[in-house]
Amino acid sequence: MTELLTQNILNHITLSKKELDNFCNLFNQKVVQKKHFLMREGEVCKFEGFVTKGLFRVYHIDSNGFEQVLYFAQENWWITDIDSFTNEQPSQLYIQALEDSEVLLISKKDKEFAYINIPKIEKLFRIMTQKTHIALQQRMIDNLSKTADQRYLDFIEKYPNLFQRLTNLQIAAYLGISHEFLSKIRRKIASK
Amino acid sequence: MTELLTQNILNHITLSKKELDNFCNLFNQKVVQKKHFLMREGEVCKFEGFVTKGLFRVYHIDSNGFEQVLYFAQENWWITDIDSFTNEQPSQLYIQALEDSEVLLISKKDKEFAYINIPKIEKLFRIMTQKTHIALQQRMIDNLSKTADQRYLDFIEKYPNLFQRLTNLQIAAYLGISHEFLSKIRRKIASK
DNA sequence: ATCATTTATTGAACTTGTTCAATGTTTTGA
DNA sequence: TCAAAACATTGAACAAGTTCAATAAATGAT
Repeated sequence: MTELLTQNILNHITLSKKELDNFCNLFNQKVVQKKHFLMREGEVCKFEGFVTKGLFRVYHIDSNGFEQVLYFAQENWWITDIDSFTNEQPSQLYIQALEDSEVLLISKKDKEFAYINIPKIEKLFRIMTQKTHIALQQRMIDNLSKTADQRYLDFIEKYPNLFQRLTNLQIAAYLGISHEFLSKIRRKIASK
Repeated sequence: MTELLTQNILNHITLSKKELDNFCNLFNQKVVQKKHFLMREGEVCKFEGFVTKGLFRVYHIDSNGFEQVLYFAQENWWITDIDSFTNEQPSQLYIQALEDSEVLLISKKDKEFAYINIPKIEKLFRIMTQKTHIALQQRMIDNLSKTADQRYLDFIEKYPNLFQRLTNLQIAAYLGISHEFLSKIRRKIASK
């Protein structure tokens, strides 16, 4: 059950079998049905999660009722609202399963326990946060400099797998455009 | 010279006087004149810096020659290209002083030395990276959901100090709009 | 103080992306 | 398997933001 997780961890740091077991034992599995929520706006995020099956979207609903996707998380991805989790304040985000999914959850208390008792876990999360930050920084630059057409093509190239599993509605919400406009972009690309 | 730095560190973690000294001694001061560069595109980022005086902009130039500002760093802010620094690959970014500035630099080797010899430094950078990630995440949501008008007003409210030190050209490059359009936004706001 | 450079403003024409409403297509669930 | 719901496409009118060119204002260097 924690095979994917251990593999993911060992990709970042080196841990003894014992440390690995101790850390993995802090996680609890949760099954989340398609369309069900792992978290909703207004709740304080009580977990950090590792997806072992399925696909989630982490999104925001703005004052006009439009949805913006912060990121998608499929198998082998970590998932949380880092702001709400870290600062223990109400989240602005929804986390919803887009497929029948399974996730391993660790609580804040257990994560802090791990920081203290397995020092390398500090390094693990330092490296992981760095990686997600680098990816977001790249996305920020792309959003500031590229047209929607180009961002769509980039998305397909960068996440061919997600592209196949997502509806155009979801992709549009990630790209920051209306799904109607995405439809027009698709037509334009197809006609070439 | 390292007063601001020690204060900044102690805001995040607790260190003994000795640990603090040892860590701070790994930094070297660099004076950077207005308009001069701390780093240019294509170079590998060899440092992580802490600004003690002045103001920098970290920006990208896209294929059409337009500049996008990833962030500004004034006194008490950290500055680096985390992607280039971490992965030791050529940067896509420029780092330029917008005022006569001073910065304390630590090399990758010395930072890694600190990770090993002062374990709490691992926590320091984990927390700092989390914070910058949270801020960037918020900016991403805002960029996806808000109009340029609103983003401009938000910027003024969030960074009143930067607002005063920056030209509209720089602010426009941060907001992701042309400076002409920013000018029109300003007129519209002023006329209310 | 003055000239050169950079920054800011403005208008007109244009491009990119949105909105709304209608229609067609696919998926889902009983 | 069939109806309902969700998703995708399209066009027309609109809004947001860009581009270009011209001018004005502020700043900097000497």
